[in-house]
Amino acid sequence: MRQFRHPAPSEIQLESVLYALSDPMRLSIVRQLAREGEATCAALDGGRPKSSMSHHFRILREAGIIKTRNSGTSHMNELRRQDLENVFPGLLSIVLKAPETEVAR
Amino acid sequence: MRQFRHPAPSEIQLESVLYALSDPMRLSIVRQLAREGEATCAALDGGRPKSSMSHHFRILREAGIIKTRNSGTSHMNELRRQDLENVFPGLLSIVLKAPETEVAR
DNA sequence: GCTATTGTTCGAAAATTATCGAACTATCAA
DNA sequence: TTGATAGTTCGATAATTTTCGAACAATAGC
Repeated sequence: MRQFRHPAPSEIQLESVLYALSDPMRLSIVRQLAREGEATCAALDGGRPKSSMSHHFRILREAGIIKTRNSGTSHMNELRRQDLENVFPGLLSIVLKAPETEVAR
Repeated sequence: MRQFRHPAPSEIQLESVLYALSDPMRLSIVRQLAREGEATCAALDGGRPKSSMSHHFRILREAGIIKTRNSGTSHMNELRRQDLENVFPGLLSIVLKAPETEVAR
């Protein structure tokens, strides 16, 4: 498909990161990526239409939390662990450590 | 006035905390409370009408981030540092450490 | 070329949140 | 009791987000 906008580390804003992580579905995506390293959008299916999922990926991407690259016809996503660690040290691991709450379906 | 609802530590949800902190005005309140220990609502004036500020205090209070108590005719607010530390260790200090961005007025 | 697969984008509708003025409540002080 | 102060609540409007279907774009394989 085409290239995505990924903010540079210096452009990553705390507010945007916190906001992106404050949604259960997006948090669920982040946790899954943390467990599995990387995954396509389809593999991260949240039981919702593709357009809805795409919206959430975009929020995460534009906040600087995930990196998306093309891989054939699909998109491979991974956490920007190092970038986040550099900008907000410890934040991601705290969020991942917090007990997971049910995600509504 | 009257008593406020403050969630017990076990009721504090990550999503709500992150959401509450994702707003510039609320983040500014939290930072100020961190610096000054405690403050009345008036002292935390964000240059907006009282009803708007009251709304933000409520979001912070119901997320479990601040504790509000009556003090004469005013309300004294303080961070629930220890409770937050117990529930999401490290989170608050990371947020406070992050460089402050302008709050629009 | 055609077809299937994977996601994005668009547009509209629904839901949530923010904003503010006005009315209200509670406390203190004179 | 009157007045002043501090902040909440209500109600309405505005702004932002979310949600989803439908149309679209890009790649892969036949």
